[in-house]
Amino acid sequence: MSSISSARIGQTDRSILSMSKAQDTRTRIVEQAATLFNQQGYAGSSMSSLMQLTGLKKGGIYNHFGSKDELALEAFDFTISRIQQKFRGALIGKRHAVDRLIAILNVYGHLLEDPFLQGGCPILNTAVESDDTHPALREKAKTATDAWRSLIQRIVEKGVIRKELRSSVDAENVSSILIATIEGGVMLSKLYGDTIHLQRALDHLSAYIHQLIPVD
Amino acid sequence: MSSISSARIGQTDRSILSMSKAQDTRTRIVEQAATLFNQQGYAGSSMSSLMQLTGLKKGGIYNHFGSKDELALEAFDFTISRIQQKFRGALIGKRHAVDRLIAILNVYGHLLEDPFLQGGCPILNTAVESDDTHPALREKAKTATDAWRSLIQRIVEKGVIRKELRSSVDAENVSSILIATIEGGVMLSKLYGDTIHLQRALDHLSAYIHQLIPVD
DNA sequence: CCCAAAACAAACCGTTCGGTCTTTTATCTA
DNA sequence: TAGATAAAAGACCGAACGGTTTGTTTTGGG
Repeated sequence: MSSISSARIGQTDRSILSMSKAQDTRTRIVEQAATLFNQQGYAGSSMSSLMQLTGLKKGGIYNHFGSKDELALEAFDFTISRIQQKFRGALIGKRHAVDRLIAILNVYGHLLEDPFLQGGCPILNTAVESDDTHPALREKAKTATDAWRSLIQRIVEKGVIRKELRSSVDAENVSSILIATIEGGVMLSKLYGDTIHLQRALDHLSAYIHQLIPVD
Repeated sequence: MSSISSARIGQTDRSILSMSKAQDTRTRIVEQAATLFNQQGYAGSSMSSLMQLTGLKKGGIYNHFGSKDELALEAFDFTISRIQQKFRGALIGKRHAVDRLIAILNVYGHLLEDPFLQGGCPILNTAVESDDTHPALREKAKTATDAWRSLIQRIVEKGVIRKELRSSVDAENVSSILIATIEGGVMLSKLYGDTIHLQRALDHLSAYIHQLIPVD
């Protein structure tokens, strides 16, 4: 059955992770809801389809969450934390601003392979769906994007100070361009089911980033 | 009331446009449905909310369309034809490949001002929502994007032949980069309610396009 | 001016929605 | 291991869903 829940009868392996059955089920719901919402959208996902996906009944789910909304917000947080984890991992050991920016591109180069992110980039999906319909989700999408922008901007600013990047480089400008191009590339590749478009976008950004290096 | 429907009683101005009352009502529904779907998404839009928007009752709408689906597809076509009209208008009189590519950027520079496109770019919105959920809509989004890509690619190819662009420039590559960056910029600007992000994306593309000019 | 045809309004269909509540079952602790 | 506690199941709710049908009003051509 599930790779997370019990293997033996009456005794689970979750004791190793020091996670109660309740917590275990709760996070399982969040994880599966996250992929569902990311694929079908918030309005397009029903609690019934989530029941089907989790194998739980209504009561089983509502025992852990007060509403669909509450679950959606928590599921989004969960997904974002996963992505931020990937960013942290990709940046380990990279010191030069150019290396760090390229590392961010590489995260998205392999993002669509992650089964958890089958539905595409959750920031893009959530932003596009919620901007005119769901203020709370929109705010979360904004916050997540702010964090991403800040990450890029800090890298650029440090790079400028360390003379790894030209002094004329504007951090905010770079962050807007990187994120816009990446997200647009994701959208195209998802639409066509072909990673070539995202790859072209990333290659273009790689060239752009290298243009930011001082001539010396 | 509506700027399109009757002005005088018992006699409408649609005779000038040689449009029957039926056609008139039908297109009015399509127009209003187009903006609704573009703002709330397909799954997020109910026929009830469309009733409210049009002032018609269920029967009034279903008299013209067989289903919500049928209406959604027609509404998408309508919106796309409007955008393509803008492209044609923007390209009139522009001969040089660079001028023509910049003209395309300018279309999106003022796109969000169009009240019909209040919900953002319909290609982006439809692509993101439908790619995992609605095959028919997805196909339409693909077709629309194909047309856009072809437009850009033809401009680039002609530009290369005329030596207005470097011979090394790859048309497909350029189209992917332009569309991805534009759409990503739209997404960011919609999310933040600030056109600055789209503006940065367009400025970046403008610089990119000028890099394609032969050094001579 | 009349009358068929077209367009509209409204009641209604079965289904699904998000959500509640009670009962049964499993889990954890003393 | 027994009792307390918590989780899951499942019946159920009113409202809203997309869609249909039926009756009434409006319209335009002969």
